[in-house]
Amino acid sequence: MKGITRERIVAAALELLNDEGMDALTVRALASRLGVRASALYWHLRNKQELLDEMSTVVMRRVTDAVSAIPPSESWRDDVAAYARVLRAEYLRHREGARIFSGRRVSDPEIVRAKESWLARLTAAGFTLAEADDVLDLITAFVVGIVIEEQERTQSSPGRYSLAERDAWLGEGAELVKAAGHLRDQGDARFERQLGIVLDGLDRAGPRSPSSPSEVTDTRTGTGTAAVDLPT
Amino acid sequence: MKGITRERIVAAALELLNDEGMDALTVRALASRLGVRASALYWHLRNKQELLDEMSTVVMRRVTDAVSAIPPSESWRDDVAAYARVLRAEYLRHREGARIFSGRRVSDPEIVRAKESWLARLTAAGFTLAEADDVLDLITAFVVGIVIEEQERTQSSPGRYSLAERDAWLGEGAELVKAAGHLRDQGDARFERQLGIVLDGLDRAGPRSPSSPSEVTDTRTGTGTAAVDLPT
DNA sequence: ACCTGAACACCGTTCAAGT
DNA sequence: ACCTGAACACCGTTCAAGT
Repeated sequence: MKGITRERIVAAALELLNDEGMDALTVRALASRLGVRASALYWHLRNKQELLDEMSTVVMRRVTDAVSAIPPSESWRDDVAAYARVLRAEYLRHREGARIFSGRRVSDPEIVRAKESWLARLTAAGFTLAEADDVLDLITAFVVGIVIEEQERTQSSPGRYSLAERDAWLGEGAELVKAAGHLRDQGDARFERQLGIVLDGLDRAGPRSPSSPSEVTDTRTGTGTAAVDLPT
Repeated sequence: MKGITRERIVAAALELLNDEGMDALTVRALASRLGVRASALYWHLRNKQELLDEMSTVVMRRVTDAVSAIPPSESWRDDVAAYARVLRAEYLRHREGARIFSGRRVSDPEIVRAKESWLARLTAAGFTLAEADDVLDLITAFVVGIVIEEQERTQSSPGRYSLAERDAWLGEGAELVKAAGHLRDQGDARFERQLGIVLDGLDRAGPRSPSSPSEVTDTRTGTGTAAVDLPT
């Protein structure tokens, strides 16, 4: 009936985070949820930091797995959009997910190695390697930033204020701020629209001949873009 | 000689954060730094959460002040770029600044009201109000995401590994990932390049006639863009 | 191998008491 | 008005001891 294992501990920790929030995620509360004493967890984990690292790793592994399942299309734009949606969805699954799980060093090389096929896709689409790296980095940054903002609005603990309350709180003037607040949409629609803008920017910076791989040589690296060996 | 005030407490807390990191930012350590007992702080602050909120407010107020000092240019692109640089610079001032201080509810309406002049600038440049809101939101998200990543690499506590160590850690294969790691630049240059990409995207989504304000009416809101009254 | 029980140093917070 | 001293419940972590 017991069988406390690392995986079960981490899974329970992610549940506890969602149920009670980060402040309530204590070693003792976690142990109690697992029907065990706090000290028992220290046989499986070195300390609480290792638990948090493992939680991050699990979340990022889920991103990697979901992203690997995306079939390559003929459009890098669609592929990158799919990656962005998966990353957002996984962050959204966890309370404060973007803030907590972004920008953490991953302990599992397999997760970083998953970038390989994406770099291959993008270089095949005509990006230089340096550009392809920028694409992934920039999209990741965008998703992290927008989901942090999103989760502040939708998952913050206390009272969500209405637009009317906010208008009153803003006081006199600031009419554009108030009007913008009323125009503002949320959720998927807002995300898709802003994602489109970022992709437009990448499009412009990207492959010279959009549909077919170019022979252009990157002046910074001297690396041929279409001729790279793909280890896939 | 004493004179413990809210402002001094918050300033000392920001110092302590930079000196020792978030985990070491305890009420007791903060009190000790101020030459006072922990319980003394509770006369000035309701609880630790209020301290953290005040710290966020101070950081965001500095952003607002620095951003207000930016003279409007004839180019919305330059103005927005200047905002992005200021936001990044303020986050970079504080250890884990982007993670800690982004996506927090601001307690001071004056800070939110500072958005007014930016919305005015952007609508005057030909953006609809909804678009202008997107511009600021998207740029903010981008900066938050990229600085979180940046601070993980440059300010994380333990051993920074070299490229060679990372290559070994990655194991066999993943040649593109390794090559990209070696091509990767850091700091201002990387930021400016990626910022340019985002601005390109906003450019494309933006004003129909780039240099002069257009008469275009937003189909979503019916708000005339160039004819908005600017309370400034 | 896996967990308990007890202990340690430390934490945020409260509150009566001092000045 | 502003701070101290003492206390409370709780925290992460260690470790001898149990099975």
